[in-house]
Amino acid sequence: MSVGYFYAFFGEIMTREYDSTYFSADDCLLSGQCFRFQAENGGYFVNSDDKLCFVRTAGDTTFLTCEEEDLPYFENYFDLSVDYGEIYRAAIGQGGALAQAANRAKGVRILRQAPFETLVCFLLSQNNNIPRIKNSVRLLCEKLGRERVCLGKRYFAFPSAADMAEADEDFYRSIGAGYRARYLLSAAKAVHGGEILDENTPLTNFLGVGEKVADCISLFAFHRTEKFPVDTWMEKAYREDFGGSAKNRSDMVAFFEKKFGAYSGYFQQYLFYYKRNLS
DNA sequence: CACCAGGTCCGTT
DNA sequence: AACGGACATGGT
Repeated sequence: MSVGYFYAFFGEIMTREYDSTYFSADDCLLSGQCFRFQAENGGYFVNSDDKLCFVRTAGDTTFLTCEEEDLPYFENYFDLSVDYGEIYRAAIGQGGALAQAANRAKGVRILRQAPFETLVCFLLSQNNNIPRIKNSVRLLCEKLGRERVCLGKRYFAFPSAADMAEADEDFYRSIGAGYRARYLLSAAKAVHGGEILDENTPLTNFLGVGEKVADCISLFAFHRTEKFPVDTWMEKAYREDFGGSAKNRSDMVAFFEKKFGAYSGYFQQYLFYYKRNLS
């Protein structure tokens, strides 16, 4: 068998290099927007939908490794066609806590994640913490997702709505979803039954999706960067760093989105990552 | 034992 | 329209 035939059959693995200034593996993955990654060998194996890549930052370079045919998918996933230098400078121009956050978190990018996967993950996220969310998502994929191999590594794809619609609430409780089990099954059945899930979908029609989860799906799946999801950490930032006095989250959202406009989503991620991980 | 975690639902004012 | 308790579960 020739070498050429070998690669044609198994697919070619390739690595691309990028300037790490505005693309850091740590900042992108640890900023709480995605839940399917695992630290290993100084970098991260990252799953999205049915795919796998390996991303690692060393010095001024970020290395992205994946199957050649998946490279366009992951360049889109990491939003690599957008200039984050301009976004970073806009944050610096705001001064105060935001400038400080951006300085520490300038490698953050807003990922472009698969819509159904994002819906499910953020249904799980409500009144929950990131390690538990990650664990539930991992179990969900291991038990309902199709087994695959990429980069010589065995993993499980994110399950389809059809796969998820066949499970029952007890199954979702068994992966640690708790009271959210009902929301997961309801969403799976709705999407499996033909409910559209695109940027025009009224997301709060899904059971268990309120304003915050809807904003996260809008931002992380549909790149609606004018959205500013407010969770407990952003409440803290609102009080401690912006001197806000409103008490309900809708008013905080309105405050931030008016202040930051089309930069809202980017700035929110700088602040979230900084408040939760870096301060 | 409380309180918290990338909140939302639902019944009561 | 606004408020507050309930909700699963594991970690501090």
